[in-house]
Amino acid sequence: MAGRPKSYDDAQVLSQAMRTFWKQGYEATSYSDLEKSTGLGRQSLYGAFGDKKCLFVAALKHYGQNVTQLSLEILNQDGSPISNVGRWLRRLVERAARLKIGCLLTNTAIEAGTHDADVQQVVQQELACVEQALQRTLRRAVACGELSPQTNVSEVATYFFGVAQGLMVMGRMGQSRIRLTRFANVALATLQPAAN
Amino acid sequence: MAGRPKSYDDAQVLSQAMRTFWKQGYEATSYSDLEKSTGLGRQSLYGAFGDKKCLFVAALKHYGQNVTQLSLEILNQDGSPISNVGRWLRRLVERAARLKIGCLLTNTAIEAGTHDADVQQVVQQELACVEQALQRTLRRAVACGELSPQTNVSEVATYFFGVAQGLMVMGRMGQSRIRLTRFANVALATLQPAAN
DNA sequence: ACTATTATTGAACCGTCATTCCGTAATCGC
DNA sequence: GCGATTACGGAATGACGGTTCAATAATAGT
Repeated sequence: MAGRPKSYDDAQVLSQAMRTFWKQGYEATSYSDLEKSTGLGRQSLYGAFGDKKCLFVAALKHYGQNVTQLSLEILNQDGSPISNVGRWLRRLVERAARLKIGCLLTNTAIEAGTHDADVQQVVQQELACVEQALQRTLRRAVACGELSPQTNVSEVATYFFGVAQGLMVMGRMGQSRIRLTRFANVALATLQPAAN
Repeated sequence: MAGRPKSYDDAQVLSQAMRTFWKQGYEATSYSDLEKSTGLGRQSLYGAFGDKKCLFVAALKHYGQNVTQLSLEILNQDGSPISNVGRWLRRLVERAARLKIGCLLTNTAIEAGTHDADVQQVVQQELACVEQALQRTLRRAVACGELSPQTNVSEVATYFFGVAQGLMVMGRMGQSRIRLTRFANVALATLQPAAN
């Protein structure tokens, strides 16, 4: 038997909470902030998501399934694998330059540091998905001759993983789209020599 | 006329405060933490450095003049400029892998975000010094023929700036020395083609 | 209509935060 | 030694943090 129905949409609330954590960070976000951004009272927040940390990891996973998912889709597209990587990086640049708040996973990795193991594990897991997709894409590139057969795929995937992290930091610093674009261009040039 | 003498060394206290902020972040560091790590009472901390934010920017500048300074020295060494860049990056890898707490400037850039303009400006300024040193080193490399004359120096400097940020993020994530080394190696390979 | 169940609201709770007040201790010039 | 000055230690202070309690509102089943 069901009681009083919820007056909100879980996904929308989670999306707003995510955005607030994203902009302000975990520690700097209070329940008053969350009340304002979601429009819910805190008892509703507690009832639906548990305490602050639970709500945060829910927001983290929401981020993974909405924002990070787009990266995977781009990387997994059919067609030229290295142009997929290019589109992926350029999209990252575009978003980073526009939003100026970096990536929630990157920000969390830094804020949680070595302290909060639970949170850190969620972050690692989400980011690992991206790197694995990157690996598959690079492997396809080798298979279809876009990259040299001697390419160390996992090494290059790790490389682009790091490049993406650097991009997000620069984005959060509020650096110009031009600088981000330059960074991405030089990074992408790493893949070109083998294509000649 | 002088009163009671200080019972501590300013630089040492600042060094300990810096390390605490570095490990825990600004928001997550309380005065109780600072008392423990520095050994001073909070009245002494207030008397010597002002409020929390002032103490923090003092710690930031201390970081710049001690930790970041080492980067500049390596980059400015005589001899082969590109091997300077190599040594610089490998040292970053070594420290990042050993300490596992990233870079105070990077961490602060992410935590302060677009919120705290004062702090953000200090960070930008400290980091800009490194990028400028990088530019000078690369220019020397072009001058002595280690890099192609067509090299876009400022672009490549921005690139290594971003790479360093990515390295620091990965270090704070606690990723293995091997992964950091791989990242740095691929990044450094960008400079090699012109050397052949 | 009545009860059981769930959502919502607002206020209370207790701890901790940054900051400051006050009394004491240690050094100076004299 | 004495007063002026500065450093120190501990306890207050007021605000705000996350969390929970008590009361009310809204539905479903019977």
